[in-house]
Amino acid sequence: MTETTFLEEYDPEIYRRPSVTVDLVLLGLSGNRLTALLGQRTEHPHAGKWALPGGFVYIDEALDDAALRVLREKVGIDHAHFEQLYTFGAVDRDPRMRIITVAYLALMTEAAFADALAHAPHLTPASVDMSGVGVRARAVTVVAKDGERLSLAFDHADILATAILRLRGKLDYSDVGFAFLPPRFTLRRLQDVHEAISGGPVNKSAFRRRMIDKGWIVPTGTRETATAFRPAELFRFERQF
Amino acid sequence: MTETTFLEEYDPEIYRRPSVTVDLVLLGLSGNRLTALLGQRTEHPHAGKWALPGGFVYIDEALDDAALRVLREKVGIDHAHFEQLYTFGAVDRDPRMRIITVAYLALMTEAAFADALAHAPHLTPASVDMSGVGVRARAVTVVAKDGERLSLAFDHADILATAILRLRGKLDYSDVGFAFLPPRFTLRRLQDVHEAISGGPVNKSAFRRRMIDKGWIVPTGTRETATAFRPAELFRFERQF
DNA sequence: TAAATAGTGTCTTTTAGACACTATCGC
DNA sequence: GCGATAGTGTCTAAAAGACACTATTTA
Repeated sequence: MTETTFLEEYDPEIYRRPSVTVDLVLLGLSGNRLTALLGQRTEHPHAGKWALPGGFVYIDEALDDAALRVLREKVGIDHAHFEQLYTFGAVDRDPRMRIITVAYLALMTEAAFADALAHAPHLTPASVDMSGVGVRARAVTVVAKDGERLSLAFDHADILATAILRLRGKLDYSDVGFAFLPPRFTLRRLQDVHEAISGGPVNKSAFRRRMIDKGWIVPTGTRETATAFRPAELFRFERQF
Repeated sequence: MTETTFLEEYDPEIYRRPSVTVDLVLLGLSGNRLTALLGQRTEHPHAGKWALPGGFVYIDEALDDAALRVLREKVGIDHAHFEQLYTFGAVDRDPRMRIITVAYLALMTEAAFADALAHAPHLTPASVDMSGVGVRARAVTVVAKDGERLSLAFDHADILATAILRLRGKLDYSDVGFAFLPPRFTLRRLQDVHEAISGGPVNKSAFRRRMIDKGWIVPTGTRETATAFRPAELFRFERQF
């Protein structure tokens, strides 16, 4: 910030200030579907609609710390792949007052997902249908386990669509895909992740080649146990930059 | 935002609120170098250091609108490729008070760049050296016309590095490259843009193939004028999704 | 041994890099 | 015609899709 006058810079009261919140897009893989955790609103506005977990940013708290605190306090887990997503600041996005929200992606392993459901029973998993999400179009449909289509509060449908697009965009050149998996995983499961996020089938042999050629995954020499048929080899992710 | 108590939601005074600003990363191509527009601070803190233009977000103003207003009021131009970049919210990023800033990319054509310099004489162009910017490392060096290395205020070096990385990441699959060019441009000039952003040389024939195969550029049938040697054909950008 | 999935081999297509070559313009 | 840049052709290498094939395990 520069070129502001002395007054602007030093008198905090000269401008009314907006509230700032963080909202979490909690995503995990449930079965083979990309699934978000949502809470149902009990109060106006948007009572009955479904919303992303969120909370206010304290005055002495960094944005990332606020998001982590919300994850701990309102979701009951302390580990997830964390990434700032986008900041939503339309004037009327909340009818009560001016609230600017910084949305975060929080990607969970299946274990973290289960922990969240256990510790935060008010959160409901809802599978995300992204067939309507294109480069421009951003129609997300959120469906509960019983098949009911859930209606999202505020601008949370926008936020969710932004999250899906971000995820898709980063899938090929970053390590976000591994955020959904435990330390050891099969190649088939990794392919499930990619198919869930991209929304379409993935060529098996080309996929395996690509993953191995990237040098990101290392065979562990161990195999799955308790499978009905031939057990697959377990790999682990190894960062290398 | 959900799962907040009634009080949290309805009493705006229960939390002290941070100030929210927008900062603009104004980038253009000057010669063949990626160049940012910066203002020198005259007051504490960071007096003498260089900073991105910015300003407070009004209580009844959307984030995007605030960024556009700052562009008009403090840069003196009304058109640029606009894109929200990232939100910076470390507690101590400004020593005076808690300020969260939403950074915006503002990419200018050469004409807009010249307009900005004419209308906002306090802004200084500084070429951005990104040789230190890798996937992880984010060392940006900013050099004035006279070769002097400029020191950046606040966390603006972080913001600038984030901008460069974003630009690089989007260069291949989006249309950001065209934001630096006038409506009609030569392929060589488009290649200059890509080389400036990627920081390295680009293969000519492969580049031309790629650009034409993408279907984004259309030959206009007209050519450059007043060139010293063979004039190149002028192309125009045509969005197609 | 049958069922089912893990994992491989190979052909084709596409895309990109290297680099020399031709074309065209101002002077 | 010379200098200099515009623009093309072609060879090669790397990456991705298609798809059939083999391998291995459980029940």
